[in-house]
Formats: sequence, structure tokens, C-alpha cells
Amino acid sequence: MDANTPAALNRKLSAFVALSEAELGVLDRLQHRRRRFAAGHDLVQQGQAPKSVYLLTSGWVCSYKVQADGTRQIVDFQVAGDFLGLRSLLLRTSDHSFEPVVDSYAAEVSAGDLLAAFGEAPRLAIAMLWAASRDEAMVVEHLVGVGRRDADARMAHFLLELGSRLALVGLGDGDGYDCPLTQTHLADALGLTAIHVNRTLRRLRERGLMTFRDGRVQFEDRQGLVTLAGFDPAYLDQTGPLLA
Amino acid sequence: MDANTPAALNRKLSAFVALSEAELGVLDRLQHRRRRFAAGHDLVQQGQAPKSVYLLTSGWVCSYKVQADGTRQIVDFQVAGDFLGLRSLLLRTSDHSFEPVVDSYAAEVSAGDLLAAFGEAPRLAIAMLWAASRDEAMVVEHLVGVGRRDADARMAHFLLELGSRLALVGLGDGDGYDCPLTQTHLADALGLTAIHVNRTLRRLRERGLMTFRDGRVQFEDRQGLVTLAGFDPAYLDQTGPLLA
DNA sequence: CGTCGATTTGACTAAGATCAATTTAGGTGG
DNA sequence: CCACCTAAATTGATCTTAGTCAAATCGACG
Repeated sequence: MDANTPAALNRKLSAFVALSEAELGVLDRLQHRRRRFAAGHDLVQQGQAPKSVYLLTSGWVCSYKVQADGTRQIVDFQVAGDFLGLRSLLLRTSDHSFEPVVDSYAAEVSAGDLLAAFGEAPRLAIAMLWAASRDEAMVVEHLVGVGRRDADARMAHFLLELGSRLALVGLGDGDGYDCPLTQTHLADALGLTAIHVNRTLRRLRERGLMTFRDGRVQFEDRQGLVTLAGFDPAYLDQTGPLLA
Repeated sequence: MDANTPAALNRKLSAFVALSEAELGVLDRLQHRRRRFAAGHDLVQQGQAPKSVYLLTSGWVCSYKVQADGTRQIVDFQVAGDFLGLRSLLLRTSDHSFEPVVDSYAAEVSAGDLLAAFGEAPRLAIAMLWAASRDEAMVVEHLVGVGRRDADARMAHFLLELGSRLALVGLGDGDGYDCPLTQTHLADALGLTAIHVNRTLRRLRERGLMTFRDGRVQFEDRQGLVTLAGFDPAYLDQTGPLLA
């Protein structure tokens, strides 16, 4: 799908710790067992206990929880370089489900292989822990948005964060990025209805801040968006860990 | 404050993996450097880079983020047996602040001591990772509540979860528990206003489901609350990990 | 007794949800 | 190539939940 994405994880972790050739080699070998996931077909059911982690190499996946009344909350989106199901390895019951938003490719890594790789390259473990912590910080920021930002700021913040994440793995730049999400995905992520998402996007467009059309997010006034959203990317911290 | 709370962490982890005498000893030795935190005085400022973790032995603390406009979102509450600032050890910038809700006591553990303890008792590391994963699952569930539950269900779910957590460390039981939170705390946690929290508690009381008065949460109709909230404690999983 | 914070209640407003259509764009079969 | 089907996007009208503004009550504490 995109030639440079197999290296997305390398690129992401390298932005954080300088990994040696040997460590990058271990990382590459982990990503041998490739699997394809077709858009719309769920990956893991809520309540199952998986024994593998997936490293997404290309595509988009969302992780979500559904409630008894059928409403769903999307917790996070995963793009190239992101992990799927890391937490589920530790908790006996997987606490949410995964839906590929578009056809996606991921490397399947067994818990055993992962532990072996950590033994071989301990700094890899640190780097992955950093990535996991960063993911958790994003969930926290997501909670802040849903709890304390109005629809416009919430949308702006969400799309800015996504832009930063994608730029880190070489997809898109400061001006915008390609984004296959539907307004329903946005609604389920932001705790809004699809209808309100539509009106929110219209407002942002009419204010000259950004457009989202034909699968493309385009920032027209990035600074204006940042101000509206109160976006402070400190929580995406790319400057390295304390333990290194 | 409460005689049995110093053992809260032991009790919590033991509910999950059977720890040996030796492992429990390592755990106890970690908790020697006690510190007191006075109610209302913040522990760590957003943006600082701490080099220690705290293990709360008694009291209540909340972790939160404040936004530029002054609104705040409480991400989680910590009670006896919970960690403070574990994630901040990995991300260079601490991504939120801590406020002791009441006078609290915590053991300060340096990153070095923690790593040493893991070397001595590797199963302790697994158990603590489990606890960290569980904390993250709680944040996810919190996000689901704020995003997709109305005020009544959100409140009911929150108070039920808190009850389960407290029962695990021996504070309170299935009927209720002592809770020092103000309605403002609840509002900042649930993404509501304090006024609406007040009305929400009144509705729950009038429906005969529960009361919250004079620092005491009392379940009157636990099953009714569980149904209203759609509370499924699977994400609090106490049945053990895959890696053990 | 007076002050301050927390709780409680009422009246009103507003952000976002719900209900109901219509339009648009891809894909499919004939 | 075109009629048809479906999912997504768009818009209007109306309703509901929760927020805002204002004020009274209550309790702890100096």
C-alpha cells in the first residue's frame, strides 16, 4: 500500500531512542509473519484472550468498546507503526475489539517471540514501553477532550493529534494528511453523533480553519486550529525517556 | 489512618498472583520511605519530570489535567494500594498533576530501587505490570462512560467501580463505602458540572438506588444500579494473567 | 457570631441529540 | 452505457440533556 510503511515502527521508535543496527535487525525479524485484515471485519472480539500482539505495518484500525445498548466508543485509532492488543496480553480478558477501517496489514508476534526479542535487545523493550506509555497518554488526552472540550475544540484537537502521529511515521505533513475515516468513525471516537460531526466539520470549514473532504484532512489555518483546540503536543513527547 | 492499609498493595497483588514470602518481603522493603501529603496541596506539577514512583498506603489522591481555560478533567482516583506517577517515569514530561483529596501517605520508590526489586523478584514485575494494565483499562472504561453514558449511568458506573476497587483492598463491601470526594470532584471526573452532579445524585436517591451523604456511599439497590450503569467488571479482571 | 466552602434548588439557556428527508458517490448487474 | 442499490454526507426542524446564572441553606471552624 505504501512502500515506506513497513519501516514505520523503526521510524517511530528511532525518533525516540537511537537504535543500533543489531536492534533494528531484531525489530525487523519480529515482523515476518504478515497478516492481512480486510476492512470492516473485526480482528478480536471483546472478551477473548489473545496470545499475540500485532504490529500494524499499513492501514488503519480502530479499537473500541460496545455497550449493551449498542452504542460504541472508539478508544483509539492505530496507524502504521502502532501496536494492537499489547494490553490484552496481560489482562486475561481482552477489553476491547478491533475493526480495520481499511484493508490493513500487520505482523503477528507471539508473546514468546516478543519476550525473546527483549532478552536479545533490552533497549528495544524500553523503546516499546515508551511507545505503550505514549499510547496511554493519548487515551488520557482523549478522555480530557471528551470530558472537557466542546465539539469544535474536540474535533480540532483530535485531527491535529492524528496529524502529528502520522507525520512521525512519514504519512502527511504539517499541512494535512490522507484520512479514510468516515464521519461515523469520528462520531464514535469523539462521543458525538454523526450528524453533529458533520455540522462541526462544516463550522470548521466555514471559519477557514480546515477542510475534510474526499478522504483528505487539509489544514488551512493550523495556528488557528491549535489555539481553538488548546493543542499542546507535550504528551506526544518525542524527546526521549528517563530510562535509557 | 487505617491499620490494614499499609498492606493494601500486597493484598491487591495477591488477589491476582500468589506471591511468595520472599516476594512479599521485597514488596514490603520497597515501602520504607514514607511521605505524607496534605489534602489540597498538589504533589507533582504538570510538566515536571519526576524520578520516583509513589505507592499510596492510605488516603485518596486524584490525578488530573487542567486546560488553558481553567477547566479540569480528573483522569483517575488513587486509593490505598495504587501507584502514582508510574507512567511519568517513562515519558520525559509528567503529563498530569496529583491532588491529595484527604491527607494521604505514600511510599516513595526511586526508579533504581524499583528496577532492583524487579531483578530480585521478577514475578513482582509481572504483577505490577498487571496492575498498570488494569489502571489503563480503567481509564479506557472511564472514557467509554464520559463518551457514551448519560449522567445517571455515568455516575452509577463510576461509584460501582470505585466500590469494587475499594473492596479489593479491604475498604468497604458490597453495600457501600466511605468516600471523601466532594461533588466538585465527581463533576471534574465525570465531565459534568457540580450542579448537575447534585441533581444526578438526587435522582439516584429518589429512585431508591443509592445514597451519598456525609462522606458515605450506600448502595440501596445494587442490582438496579448495575443494570442502569451497564456495569460489567470484566475489565477489573482479578483472575490472573496469561504470563505467570 | 461571622465566614467560607459545600450542598441544594429554581429559572432559563444552549449544545448537542433525535427525527426526517434529500443529495452524493461508488459499485453492480443487465 | 445506464438503471439501480447502498453507504456516506448533508440539511432542516424539533426536542432533551446538561450548562449557566442566581440565590438560599447548611456546617465546620475561628
